[in-house]
Amino acid sequence: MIRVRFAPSPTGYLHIGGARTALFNWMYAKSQEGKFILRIEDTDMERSKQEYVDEIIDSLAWLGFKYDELYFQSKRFDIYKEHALKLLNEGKAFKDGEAVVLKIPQEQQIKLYDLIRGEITFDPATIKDQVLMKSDGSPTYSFACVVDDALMEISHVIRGEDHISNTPKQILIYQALGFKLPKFAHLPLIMGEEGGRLSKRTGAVAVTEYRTMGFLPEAIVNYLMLLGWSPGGNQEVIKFSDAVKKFSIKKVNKTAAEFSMDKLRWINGQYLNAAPAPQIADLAVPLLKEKGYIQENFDRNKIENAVKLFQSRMETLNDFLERADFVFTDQFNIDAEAKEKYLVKDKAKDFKLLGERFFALEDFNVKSVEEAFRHLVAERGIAASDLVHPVRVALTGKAVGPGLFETIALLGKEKTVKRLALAADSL
RNA sequence: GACCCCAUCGUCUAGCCUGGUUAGGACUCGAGCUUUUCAAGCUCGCAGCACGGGUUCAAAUCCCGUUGGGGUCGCCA
Repeated sequence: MIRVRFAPSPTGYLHIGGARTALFNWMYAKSQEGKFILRIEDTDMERSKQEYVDEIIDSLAWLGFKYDELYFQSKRFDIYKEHALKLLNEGKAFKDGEAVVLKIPQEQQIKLYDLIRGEITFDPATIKDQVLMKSDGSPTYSFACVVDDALMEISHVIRGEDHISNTPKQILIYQALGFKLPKFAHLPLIMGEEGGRLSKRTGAVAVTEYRTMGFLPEAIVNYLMLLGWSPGGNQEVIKFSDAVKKFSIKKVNKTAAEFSMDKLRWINGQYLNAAPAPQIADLAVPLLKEKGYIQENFDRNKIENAVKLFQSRMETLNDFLERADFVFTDQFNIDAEAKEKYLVKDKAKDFKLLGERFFALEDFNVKSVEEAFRHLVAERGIAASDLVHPVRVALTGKAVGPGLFETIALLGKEKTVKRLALAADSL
């Protein structure tokens, strides 16, 4: 039975790197029909916080990773103590004050067989004696980790490359305890956009931040799996279930990958563009409410229509909120440059005439609106584009957006006429 | 500093294991088509095997070294 685990420490939010580690564990478990275990490594009572535990669990759930078992190291101190005592009794560890320390055997080289990197050898002379239990009675990271991985029968330890140097120490603990070694796989790290460490300076790190920025979990998962792994066949946008079928630890790269917000946005845009409008509307509703754009008795149909118009124009849900603001509020943002360029004095008369024509329409739809509009510009002897752009700015505050007639139909007669009148008066 | 890991377009990658490819795809960028704008979509383009030695008829691919990048050296995890 394949059993993998994700073992975060609740001393901070779940970040992108952690999410990727969790993802590869999750994918491996799914591909092998194994179990995915979540172990909260909260042995540091000072720094561990319940809010982080909640946040990590929420983020994992949002990403779609479902754990089969959940453990908290803080509830297992007796177990660690018991094993430390055993090593003490066997003379494999010694006491240093209240602390329990493992003696490092110097007889032979320590060999790590990494599923991704192959064999790695360490000289025991470069490893210091390892504290197993601290003087305050709590276990150290490596000790708790080994005891738990062994007792929880973890078959594959899949974690970040930053743990490679910890592994020989942990192998020694396994051996001292007489436990069977799991298989190890060390994932390449994710670097920030400037090449350095992933940090807030180079972009958002917490998974929750991406959620609030309007990214879809499917897109994040899709992007993250592409960092250090490829499904082959030149596939980039790939269904999770298909990726799982192709997933293999041995095909994971050894090279650290730079995080690219551009590509994440592109993938998110692909998902947003491909999803059915009602589904995106579902995601947008809470955001629109939060913005105060809609109330409880909102017009669901209108939202879906707006989504349809903006779907190909958004890479995140926040793009939608910003670009479609004029649909939901009269206090929409106005592009100063566009205003200056298109809202010029001599358009006032056209705006008034257009408003009158629209007002007179019985059926206010894309087709009737376009007809009325084209009749007017023909009568006035001007090019359609001479009025299209000013009208768009008058109605939406922006020089760019969906087709004008679709936009007008979505806005509705009342708002369109009102905004045209307002714009005419302001000139 | 010591130990460890890594090295294909600016970025993510396929190819490397089992040497023989016009080194393929994607993001970004540029051009065009389409078009009332912006997107989307489609077409085209720019751009890469870090360097030096080997081995071999032949090296992105195998070996060694250099350089560069990264990680770890806590009674943090």
